[in-house]
Amino acid sequence: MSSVKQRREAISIAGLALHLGLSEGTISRALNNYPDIAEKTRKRVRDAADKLGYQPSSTARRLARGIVETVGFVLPSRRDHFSDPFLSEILDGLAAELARSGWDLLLAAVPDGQDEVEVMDRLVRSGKIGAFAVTRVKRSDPRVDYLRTTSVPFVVHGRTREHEDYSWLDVDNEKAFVDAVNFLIGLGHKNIALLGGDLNMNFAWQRREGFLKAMKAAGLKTPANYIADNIGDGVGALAAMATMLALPERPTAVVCVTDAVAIGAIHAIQRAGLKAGHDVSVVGYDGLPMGEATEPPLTTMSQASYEAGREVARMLLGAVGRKDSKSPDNQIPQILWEAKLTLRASANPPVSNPANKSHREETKK
Amino acid sequence: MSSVKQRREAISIAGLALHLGLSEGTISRALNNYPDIAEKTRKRVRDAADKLGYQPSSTARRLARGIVETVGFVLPSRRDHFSDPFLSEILDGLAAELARSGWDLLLAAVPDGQDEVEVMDRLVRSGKIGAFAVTRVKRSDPRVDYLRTTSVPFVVHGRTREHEDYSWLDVDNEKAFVDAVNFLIGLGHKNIALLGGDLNMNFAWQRREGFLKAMKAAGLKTPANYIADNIGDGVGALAAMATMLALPERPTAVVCVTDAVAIGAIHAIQRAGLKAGHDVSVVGYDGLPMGEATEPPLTTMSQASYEAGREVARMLLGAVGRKDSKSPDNQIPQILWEAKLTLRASANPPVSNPANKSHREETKK
DNA sequence: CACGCTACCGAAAGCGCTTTCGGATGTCAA
DNA sequence: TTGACATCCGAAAGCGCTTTCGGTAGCGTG
Repeated sequence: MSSVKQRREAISIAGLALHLGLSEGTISRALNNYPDIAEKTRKRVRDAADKLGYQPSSTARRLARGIVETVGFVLPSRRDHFSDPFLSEILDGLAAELARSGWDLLLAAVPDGQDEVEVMDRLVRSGKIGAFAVTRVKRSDPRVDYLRTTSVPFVVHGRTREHEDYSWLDVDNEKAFVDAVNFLIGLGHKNIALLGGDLNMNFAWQRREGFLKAMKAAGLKTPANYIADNIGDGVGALAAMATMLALPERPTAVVCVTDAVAIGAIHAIQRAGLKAGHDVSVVGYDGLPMGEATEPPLTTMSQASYEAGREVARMLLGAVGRKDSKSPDNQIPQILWEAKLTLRASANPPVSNPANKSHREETKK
Repeated sequence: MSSVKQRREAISIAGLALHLGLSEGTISRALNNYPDIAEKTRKRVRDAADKLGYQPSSTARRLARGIVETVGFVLPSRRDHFSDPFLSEILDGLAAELARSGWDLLLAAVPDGQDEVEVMDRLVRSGKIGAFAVTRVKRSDPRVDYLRTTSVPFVVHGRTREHEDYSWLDVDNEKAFVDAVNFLIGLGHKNIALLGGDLNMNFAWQRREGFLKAMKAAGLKTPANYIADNIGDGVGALAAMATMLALPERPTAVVCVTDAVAIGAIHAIQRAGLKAGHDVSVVGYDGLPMGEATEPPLTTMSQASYEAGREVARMLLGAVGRKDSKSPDNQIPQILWEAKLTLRASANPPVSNPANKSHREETKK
């Protein structure tokens, strides 16, 4: 399978030229499909090239052409880094799709004492990258602000609060949570709580908005203690959920900003001696594989990260193409995907809870 | 904070030279700390350089120097890709440490129809990378075999079956599982089962070996149906664990190849109407944050992925240094770290299980 | 047969750096 | 004052490609 040709020293274009009795220029044009090369010659060159395992030096090529087929990706700084389970999937998708066009993916971390923008700026100024992909954006994100001032093409996975003037691919988080809440309402729930995330992150904000919107549309009240924000992971969820369960009138359902949080919620419910999916329904968001292995299996909203990575790559490639072709084809592709509800067993119609019921009736009086 | 200087066109060394009335060569030598530049001049050059925001073109520099400060990392192909929760941590560590020396991290995916080795070979032949980092290796791994034939420095995170002749950083998986089993034995367990992983992966093999070794050393028998291999994730764990629980004499403890598997096991136990940490103790491996949020919290062996990434980067940098300095300093750094037991609540002394006990006694007769 | 075309290829000038080599100063001892 | 030596910098040749430009050979047309 792995047809790894020719070990030895990498052969250069000069070697090939010598070998074929042609000039370097001709070789180059032949390999790059210039029209002024005889078909016969082109074939001869091509054959020799891959017999000798010739692989042009991308460094030299870049220098000559003045373009770098590399997109930069700055890893979210480790500080506010509650690990993103999808990061590697997105990167995978990105890299895979970029590779199809001969592009590379350059990963950069943010050293202590520096910020993302500095890192990005150095990358573009040193000419290491020709485009940027950004993910996990905040509602107001300095990286995006920086990129706006630049001429470097970029695509954002997610979007900031203001997002008219750049290209992004996002999932309709708001709608996803509207759907999730409506689903629970359809099941008969009225006391629905939210375990929300870091409101600086736009996806968390959007999901919260969706939650509020759907509750309001259904004419349902949401007491303040039915909403917990800034839950970063399962551990945070544990505490927040425990608090809600201790409420005189506890929620019969809870929607969670992520699956990790949802899993924490399930365990909190269990610790309280209740049954998730029975006493309290739980809906997550992410579609983590592990959601299948919880007890009960987690009903959740899923999104396709790998595919998102690929799509972002395609948009990126399109953007640099548009930029090259000088055509001020003022297209700013913006794509909104929908998350889809994955039904499993953690969300069911509410059971009549004597405690709650009586309590509700009391409060109604 | 973000002192992003000068937007405009990136200034080149020629511009700087003009600006300062010096030759390009002098600028270059000044900035690269050649000893034959007057200290005064050097300062003048440096000041001007960062006032004008000069950033040398890394492409040109690479071409001139003939070296590429970039390590390649090919993402494990998506086929056998039960998502590695630590991948992004390792990448983060790698990138962070590399950045300290001005090195880059190039991520490559394996397109359909190609294999890892082809991708790697193209990367080295096109001169895009100067070293490789490899992770998640199989017992016998074509990537390592390929790299051995190359002159490209590389470091492996993990190790293959034969690992004398190259540089690696691994965790002592065998010892970790010996420790885990001994811990359980110390608690009083005798009926200990294993939920193992894909035996092609060396870490899974090593962990299994550790399990076997410790059981044997303690004079404990391990019936064949106490060992399940090829468990990839929580879902697989669910089924395997369920089977074991249905055994006439079910295990009182189970050690799991990963935390994901362990979490699956916990849920399987729960579905069977038993209590994890009581009826059946569970020990995982990884130290996933989510292990804190399970019910009961997961006792596990943890390893530091981010730090591992950094260490691999350091080893890599050392390797290229050694290679450059021509000194056949036949050092092949190989580092073995230990995983540490994180005690939580999922492993406790066995309870006297009437069913099991009677069963055991019966079999003894 | 001369002309103009087209088809094809070679020459050469970069791309933005690095690095060797040598030459121009300045310094000091004789 | 001269020569020997450092010290410091400029000149120039690459690194391995790309791309423009021009030139030659071959063709068909009048």
